[in-house]
Amino acid sequence: MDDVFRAIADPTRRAILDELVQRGGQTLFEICGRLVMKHGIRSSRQAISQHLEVLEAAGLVVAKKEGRCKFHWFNGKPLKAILERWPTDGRRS
Amino acid sequence: MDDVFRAIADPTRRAILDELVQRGGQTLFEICGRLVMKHGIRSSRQAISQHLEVLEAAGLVVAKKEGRCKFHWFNGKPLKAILERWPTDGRRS
DNA sequence: AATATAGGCAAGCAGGGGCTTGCATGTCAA
DNA sequence: TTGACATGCAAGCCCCTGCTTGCCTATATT
Repeated sequence: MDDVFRAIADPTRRAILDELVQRGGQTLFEICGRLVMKHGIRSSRQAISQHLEVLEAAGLVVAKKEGRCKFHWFNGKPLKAILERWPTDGRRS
Repeated sequence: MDDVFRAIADPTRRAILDELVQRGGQTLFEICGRLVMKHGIRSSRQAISQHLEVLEAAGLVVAKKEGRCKFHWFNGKPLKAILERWPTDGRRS
């Protein structure tokens, strides 16, 4: 639970989630490429790999390995608990 | 927007939000007391004050000063954008 | 077999964030 | 007015985190 909040605290990781929402099943190099193209993020492959580890640990990304490739998908379930924790309307309690 | 994610990344700040949702209009010392009582958080007054600054900057807390006292309320509006950014059902795109 | 591709592991660095400490400001009460 | 109370401001410390660098493993390709 704490991992989820920490995971989405980083702007690069949020961009990764955006990418995976738009197109699931991407590999590490594909993600790196799209982050450069569409978000101007020029971090190294290892940096993105570490971000994916964090996202996987939080359950926000699920991965499947096939041969030498690893494909990643977005998973929004862990976000549900966050949405239900605090009221999002304008009330001030 | 980035401030909102950063604000809710800290567990102490999330506890403060929980407290203010449960009871609005609390002062700094009241919040400190309740954090100790109900969450076991023994941070100093200044630490909590700095947390409140972050929450205010993110728009998650609104404050009103009256005399020497400052009262705080929770405001959930900034959270709406987060909820709408990513899908929260089980789909994997 | 040799090379290239996709990814993993680990150490090290630098910056930021949370916390503390100490002092200053402003307001209310006696 | 004097003192107590509620808060603000600023400097410093320490740890965590994001990033890089370098090397290693494993799977395809030719």
